[in-house]
Amino acid sequence: MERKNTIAIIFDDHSLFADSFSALIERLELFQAVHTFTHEKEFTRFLVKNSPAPICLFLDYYLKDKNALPLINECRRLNRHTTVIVISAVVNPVTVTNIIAYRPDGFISKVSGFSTILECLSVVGRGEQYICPVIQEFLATKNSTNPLPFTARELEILQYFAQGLSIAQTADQTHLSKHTIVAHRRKMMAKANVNSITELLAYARNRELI
Amino acid sequence: MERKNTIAIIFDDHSLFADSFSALIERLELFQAVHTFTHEKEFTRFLVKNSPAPICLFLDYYLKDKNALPLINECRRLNRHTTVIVISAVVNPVTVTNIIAYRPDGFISKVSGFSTILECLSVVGRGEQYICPVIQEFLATKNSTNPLPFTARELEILQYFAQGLSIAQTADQTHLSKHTIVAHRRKMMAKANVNSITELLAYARNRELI
DNA sequence: TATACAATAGCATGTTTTTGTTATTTGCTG
DNA sequence: CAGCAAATAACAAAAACATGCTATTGTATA
Repeated sequence: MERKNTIAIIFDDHSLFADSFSALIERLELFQAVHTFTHEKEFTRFLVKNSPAPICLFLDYYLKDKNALPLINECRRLNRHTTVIVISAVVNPVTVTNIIAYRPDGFISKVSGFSTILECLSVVGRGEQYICPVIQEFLATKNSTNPLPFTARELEILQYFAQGLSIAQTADQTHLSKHTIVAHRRKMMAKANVNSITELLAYARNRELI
Repeated sequence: MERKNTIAIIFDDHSLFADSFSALIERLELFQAVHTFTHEKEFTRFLVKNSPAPICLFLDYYLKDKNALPLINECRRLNRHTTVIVISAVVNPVTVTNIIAYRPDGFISKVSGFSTILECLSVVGRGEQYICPVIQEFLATKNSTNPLPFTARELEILQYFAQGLSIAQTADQTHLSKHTIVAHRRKMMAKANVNSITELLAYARNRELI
């Protein structure tokens, strides 16, 4: 695998993980440079400056209780030569479905070890998608037996409600019409057979959907 | 600081963090050796074998949704020359209080960076307790000013909302007037400085009040 | 290709929640 | 005992939510 012209970027609001993982990646001597970021602003500023250089982004799913996935599109928009590897501590139906929906080049659970990183870099280096064994197994068991009641989009929007956002606030966050949010919301409420957002959240929590 | 005779042990069920943090610690060349563990059994087996050697344990607070603190006593029992540094991704009243109660030699939030580790090792090397600035600040603000945000009655009623009940349904359940429920609800919302029930529930959940 | 369904969006109507304001009773504490 | 906070309760107006209905676009699949 040749990545000497590529810049590795580690994005995690837990600086301790970012710094540590950086040490691990640096030791591999596969990348031209390794940078760590804990805040979105610094990161996008860096992207704009270094737009032509190919980058390999290691992105933690959780950023201060918000999901980091919108950053993937932002990053791909700013730099066409972007490889995205999502790292998640949490493995549950919602998280996994959300992440898969963004089609990252790599998807790794934090319970994976060093060897998984090597394997992942090797596979994505060939231009293929890599999903770590832990997630693979999860998809095989959970997904087949328990068909998810909600779609990926619905689950994504459900996250905002779980964080306490209103319809209007969610519409702002997602750049969608509030009518659309209402539509998704009512669809979920119908599926769950409930008739308020608090009931829906209780329902979702009981099924570990959020 | 002299720790060349000490063995560093990293315990985290997230192997990716353990392996990464290990790379960081190894680079410091402060310890005789660095070992990582993700399971309790292997760890205690190792402890029994290496009982006389002084160890420095970096312990992640969360192990598969359970707290790892009982391991501290186990470790101290098996090896008198144990230095314990607890690392926590979560910083909330319950977690912080629990950890402090175990009197670890060091206590570091995962949002801290590399320099914090250096500072911590320096301080605990002198035999003093180190608590990282993030936790210090948390203790200073949250703990002193906010003893407990909600009354027992409010918390009781909050449970019904968490289960998805509406104002009217909660009034029925508690045999109270719905005006009373509204009053309790608004009191809590005022205390939490939010303005909807979903926000209140998110607030309460973040503080592990429900 | 026809069908189905997800995602998007809109409107109208009735219900629930939120908020401003006020008030009584009860129990604890200085 | 006086004062204060908690628990209880009420009314009205404004804001947000729920629901019945419709419609367009895109994607996937029988």
